Amino acid sequence: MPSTESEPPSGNIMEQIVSLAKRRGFVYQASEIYGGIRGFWDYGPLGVLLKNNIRDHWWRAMVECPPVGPDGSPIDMVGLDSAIIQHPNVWKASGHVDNFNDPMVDCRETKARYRADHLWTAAAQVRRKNGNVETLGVFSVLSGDDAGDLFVKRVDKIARKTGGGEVVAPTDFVPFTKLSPAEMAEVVGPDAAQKGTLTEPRPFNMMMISYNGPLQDEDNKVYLRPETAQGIFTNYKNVLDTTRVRVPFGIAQIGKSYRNEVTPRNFIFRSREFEQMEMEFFCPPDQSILWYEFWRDERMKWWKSLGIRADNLKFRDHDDDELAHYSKACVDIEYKYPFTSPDFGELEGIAHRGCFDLTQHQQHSSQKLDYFDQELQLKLKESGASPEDVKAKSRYIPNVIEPASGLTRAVLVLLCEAYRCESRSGVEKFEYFAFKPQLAPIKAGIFPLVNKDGMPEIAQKLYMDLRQQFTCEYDPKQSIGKRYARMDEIGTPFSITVDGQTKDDQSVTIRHRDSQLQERVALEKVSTFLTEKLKA
RNA sequence: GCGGGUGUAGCUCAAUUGGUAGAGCGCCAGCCUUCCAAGCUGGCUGUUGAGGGUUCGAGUCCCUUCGCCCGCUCCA
Repeated sequence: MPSTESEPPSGNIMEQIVSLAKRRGFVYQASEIYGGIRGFWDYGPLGVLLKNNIRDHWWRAMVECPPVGPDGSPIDMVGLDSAIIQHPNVWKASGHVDNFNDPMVDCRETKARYRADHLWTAAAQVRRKNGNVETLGVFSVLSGDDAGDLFVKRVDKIARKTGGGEVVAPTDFVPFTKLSPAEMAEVVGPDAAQKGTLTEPRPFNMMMISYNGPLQDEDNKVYLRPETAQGIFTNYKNVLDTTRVRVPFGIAQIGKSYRNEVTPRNFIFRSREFEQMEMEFFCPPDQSILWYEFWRDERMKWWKSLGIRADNLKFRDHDDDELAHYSKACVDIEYKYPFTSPDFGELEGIAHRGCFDLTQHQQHSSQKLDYFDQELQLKLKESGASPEDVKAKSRYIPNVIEPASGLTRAVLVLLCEAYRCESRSGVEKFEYFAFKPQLAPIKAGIFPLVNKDGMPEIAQKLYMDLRQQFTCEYDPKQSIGKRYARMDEIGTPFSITVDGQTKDDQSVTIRHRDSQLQERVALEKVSTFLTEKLKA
C-alpha cells in the first residue's frame, strides 16, 4: 500500500515507538480491557521506572541541588506537594473558571465552531430605494472592533442581490448568549447562508469537575487542578512564614493535572490526565527579566542533560498577541517529535507571570500577600533614597518566573529520542531504546553465561549485592544472545556476565548496549564501575 | 464536533465469492548450551474492539458504539 499524502513522513516511527513501548511494558492504554478511555494512559513496570528517574532527576536539579544564581550564590529552593483539589475560589482567582469555561456554538451548515461569547447578533435592515425599511433577518458576526463594518458589508451583499438599497448600520449588537432558544433558531451564522444552523451554546469545560462530599449539588462542585502552579501560589505565604527562604526564591512541585483537552492525541503528548513539573520563582520586580533569562537558559541545559540532541531542541518566543494579558514574556522549549517533524512541538514553557497570580489571590482571599524586602530597604536607604521612596519600594508583590514542563511529555521525548531501529545480530530491524544510563529503567542485567559450573550462584550473589544500589535484573533464561537482546530492547546500558573465567580470576564481562563491546572487570569493581558510569 | 482510514493471540500479520480462526516472533516448562534473538521437545494464548442485525452459516455484509491514526475544528 502506498502511503497517502495525509500521512506524515515519520508517522511510521511513532507507531513503532508506541508498539515497542507497549510490548515491553512502558506505556499501556488506560482501561484497555474495557476498550480504552481516550486521553488516559497507564505507565507499566518499565514506564514507571523511567518516569520516576526523570522525576528524580528534575527534583534534584531544581530542589536539592538547584543551579547557582547569576550572582554566584546558591538559589533558595523548596519543594511542595499540594492537593489536587483546592477551594473552588482558587480557580476563580486564577482565571481558570472564566477562561476554561467557554460555551461553544457549532454551525451545522459550515461545521465551524465559535466561542458563544464571541458571537454578536443584530437585525439586518435595509432602506430600500422607495424609502421602506426591510428586515432581511438576524445575522451574527464575530465580536471585535470591526464587527460593525463586517456586518454592514455582509448585509450589503445580500441587499444588492435582493433589490439594493442602503444598509442600516446596527446601533447595537445583542450577544448570542442573551437570545432565547427560539431567537437563536432565527440567527444566520457568521459564515452560513441559511438561518437556524447554529447550535445552542454548549459548555466546553476545560477543568474536570467533581463533587466534594457525598452530595452532588452545585455547592459541592470542585475542580481537579488544571495546573499545579496555583497550589504553589496559595502556599507562598505559608512557605515564607514557616521556612527561612527569602525573595528571590523558588517553590517546586511535581504532580498530576487534569484538563478536558479538546483533542487528546499523539500518544501521551496531549492527555487529559498528565503529570507536571512546575516551579514558581518569586523575585523582586526589578530583577524579573534577569531571572526570566536565567531560568530560560537553565531549563534548556537541563533538557540537554537528559541526553537530548541539541538539534532536536529549540526555543520559541511567544508573539505579543499570544501572551496572556498578565504575562510580560513567555518562551517555549520545543522538541522535534516524530509526529511534528520537521516542525517542533511544545515541551516546556517558561513564563514571566508578573505579579498577576499573587495579586489575584490577594484580592480574592483578602489576605496580604506582599513581601517586605528588608535587604532592599537597607540598600535604598544607603543609596540615599527619600523615605517615601524607601517605603514604597521595599514592600512589593513579587514577580514570578515559571518554568513549567510535562513529566509525561518528558517520558515521551525520551522514548522518541532513545528509539533506535537498526540491523543487529542477524535481525534486519532490531529495535531498542538507547537511554542515557542514568535514566534507563534497568541499569544492568546480570547473567550466568550458562546454568552450570557454579556460574548461577556467583551471578545471583552479584545480583543480590548490586540491587541494593542499582535497579538490576537477574536473567538465567535462554541463550546469552537473547538475554543481551532483551536488555538492549528496554534500554539497559550494561550487561554483566559471569563466565568460566570468573571462578579462576574473580572477573566478569561487562557488555555495553550501544557498541555491543565487552570489557573485563573484577567482580569487586563492578559496583564502582556502575557508579562511575551512572554519574551525570 | 466533522471527514477519511483502521481494529484478528503479548507483538507483527494471514484467512478465496460469506463456509471449521492460522503463521512467525514472543512467553512458559524441560533438555542442551562457554558470548550476541542458536538447537531440540512439549505447552500457553483469541468472546476476531464491543453490541445488535441479515443469513442455514459472519473476521468478511448492514447498523450502532468505543479506541487508535491522519486531516480539519478547538486549544489556560
